[in-house]
Amino acid sequence: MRPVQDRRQTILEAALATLREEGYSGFTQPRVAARAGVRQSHLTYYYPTRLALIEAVARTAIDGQLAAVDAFAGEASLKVTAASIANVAIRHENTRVLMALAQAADEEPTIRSLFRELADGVAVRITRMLEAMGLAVTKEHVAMVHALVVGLAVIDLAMGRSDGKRRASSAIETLFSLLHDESKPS
Amino acid sequence: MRPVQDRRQTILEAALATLREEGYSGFTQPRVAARAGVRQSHLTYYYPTRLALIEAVARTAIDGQLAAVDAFAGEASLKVTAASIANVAIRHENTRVLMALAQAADEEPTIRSLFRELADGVAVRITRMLEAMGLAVTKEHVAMVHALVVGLAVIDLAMGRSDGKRRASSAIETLFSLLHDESKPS
DNA sequence: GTCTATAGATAGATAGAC
DNA sequence: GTCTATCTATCTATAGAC
Repeated sequence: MRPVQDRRQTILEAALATLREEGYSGFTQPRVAARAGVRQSHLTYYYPTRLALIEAVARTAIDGQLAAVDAFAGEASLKVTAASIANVAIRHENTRVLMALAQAADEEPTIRSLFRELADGVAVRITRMLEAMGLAVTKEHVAMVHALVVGLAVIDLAMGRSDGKRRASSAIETLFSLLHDESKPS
Repeated sequence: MRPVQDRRQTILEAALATLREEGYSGFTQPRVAARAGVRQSHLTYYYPTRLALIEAVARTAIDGQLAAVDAFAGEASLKVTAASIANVAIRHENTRVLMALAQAADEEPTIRSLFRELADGVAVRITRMLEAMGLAVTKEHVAMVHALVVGLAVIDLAMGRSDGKRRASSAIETLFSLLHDESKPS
């Protein structure tokens, strides 16, 4: 007797994989169902509407994203931290999911509030991160770092440049250096 | 005898408006046709495929975006420039179009190269802008400003916060201040 | 409670009429 | 060269079988 959660979980993972690989426009019930190995008409039993499915995916994706950010918290080196963040920013599968969420948030208030959760969680973690590196923390600094990383991710996805990692890493490191110089003016 | 360009132009404007207001997922041939006042099957005469239509829209949008950036070039005040940039960043109709292009670029190589044109054009203009403000210009600085603005725009679209303009403006101004302090260390 | 057949709507593209 | 009828594929959602 297979527990119910199994199938819900299978579908959820299939949905996330679909979003990762095919983006928002490729995110359809038939494709998710095919990947999960269930019939499309079956999928709608667990997730009655497309929105319901996106909501579930959003929750999962948000948890995953916050965990990814947590993974490199506490590091004191500016250079190492910058490189770690850059690594996340240039992961296109990741960016695709987040862009889909941003778009869904623009369309659906439900997703919008989930997206705000994510942004708040990220802000908290950036704050910790800046503190760990000994940099001055203000609301503006946090917002700046957050937006910078989001922008780098989106640009890297759209341009598909080969030197994306180096570019992202050095942009972040440059910002950290500026914050460092400000914190400790010589 | 109505010139041919008229109808092409009408369709193009309708397409852009559709993208602006309904986003990438709402960008369909039937909707564009309805807005332009032509039959969907007619639209495909001028733009045989969906991709052809998106390409045309992308060209127009890129020109418009670069013109928008040009509008506030040459300003010397950090504060005024930051506010002007923020004004563009929080214009959701604008961000919707650019996000659609970014997404299309991720899917279609043709759009990708158009998107690169845009990014290059923006980089040139940011360089001029930083010079006009008397700030130090490096590749990293330019990339940083560009990514920051893109990130602010995406975040503002997704979160729909009421104080978006103030937040965006102060984030940009903070970065400019950091660049200023670095240029002229006291 | 679990799953499916099927309806109803909308998408994109083509072949052909004027 | 300009425009349209129409086909096929694909999407979401519902009503109902097991």
